[in-house]
Amino acid sequence: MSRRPRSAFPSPDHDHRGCSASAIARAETLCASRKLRFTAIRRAVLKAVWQSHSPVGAYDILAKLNAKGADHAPMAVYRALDFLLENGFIHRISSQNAFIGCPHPETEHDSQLLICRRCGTVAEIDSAPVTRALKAAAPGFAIEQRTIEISGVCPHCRSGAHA
Amino acid sequence: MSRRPRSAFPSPDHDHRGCSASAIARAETLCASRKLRFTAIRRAVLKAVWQSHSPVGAYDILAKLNAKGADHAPMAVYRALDFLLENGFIHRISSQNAFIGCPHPETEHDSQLLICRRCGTVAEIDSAPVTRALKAAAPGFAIEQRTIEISGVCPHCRSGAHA
DNA sequence: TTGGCGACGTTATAACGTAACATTATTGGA
DNA sequence: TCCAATAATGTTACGTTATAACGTCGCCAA
Ligand SMILES: [Zn+2]
Ligand SMILES: [Zn+2]
Ligand SMILES: [Zn+2]
Ligand SMILES: [Zn+2]
Repeated sequence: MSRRPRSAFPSPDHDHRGCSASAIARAETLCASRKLRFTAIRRAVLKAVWQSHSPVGAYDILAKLNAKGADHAPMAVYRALDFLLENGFIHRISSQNAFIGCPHPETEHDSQLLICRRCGTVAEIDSAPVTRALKAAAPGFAIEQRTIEISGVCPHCRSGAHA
Repeated sequence: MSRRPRSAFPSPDHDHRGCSASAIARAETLCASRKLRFTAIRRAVLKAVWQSHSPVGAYDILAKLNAKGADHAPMAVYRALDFLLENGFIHRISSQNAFIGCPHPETEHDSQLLICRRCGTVAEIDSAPVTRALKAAAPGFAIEQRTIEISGVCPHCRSGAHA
């Protein structure tokens, strides 16, 4: 059994290298078990997405890759993003034309994204009550996909450092 | 007292000219009472958005305007859209880079958009339970804006005409 | 009547995303 | 092993969505 985190928001001063490294390690494992090819560019794009807990744009990723000496075209990045999206390793944030790493790609799940407008941090939650309420609010409508992106101010930004 | 509609989805064969005309008339009235300038291009863009209950893209609007002899640049359309968004006459559908008319701009409200992938019709609902569930699911997070876009198949497309 | 301001025009460009086709890599079977 | 099928990537070109910057026009109020 895993402990439930007090908040879905990572602390601003947590050691993020762990997040990134573990996300990539898990993707590696998952791809192996699912017979998916976790190629170099897919790994590099996933790593770029996980550079922080903030949304990252496709061209930011492209710039990051090419800054390291590569010379990729946008297509290469978009293809890798498509792979990562289809297999649940990342989520798209439509309201920002950007992408964020999924913290638990092992299982299919709904997600509601909480986006802090101050620090940019995104927290992913999966609230069954929200899903139920939506279903109840749309009688007769066969729900297939949900885009739920909530902007506001995260607990860390509310309590501390209101510079 | 107004009757509660059985469904938020307009019937496929309703008389839509009424929707469009009444939306524009209400915008006119509201702008007057709020001392907002409902200029010709703003009216034309609102009318283009209300051409149907499906999302309309900015460049579709531009094309529609220019097809009638005008010669507007994209900026003109985006500025009108900004005005209409800020004043609640339309909503943005982020997941489709498009816009939809708001059926009740008189009052501020939350909205959850139900989008039929078959016929393209969008229904706007405002479910208090959904809003409450979201708030409860994000303790400590100060919600400011919600982007809730649900795709699926609407009641009309489910029941009839599965050609 | 004129100054301030909001709206609009105009030009250019940034930012985001995809089509189409060639080439290379991987894999599994003959 | 070698081949054929398939998956992934490279490459070029283009389509779509959105904004920056600055000039002009017109309204209204001091
Ligand atoms: Zn982290
Ligand atoms: Zn924050
Ligand atoms: Zn209608
Ligand atoms: Zn429908």
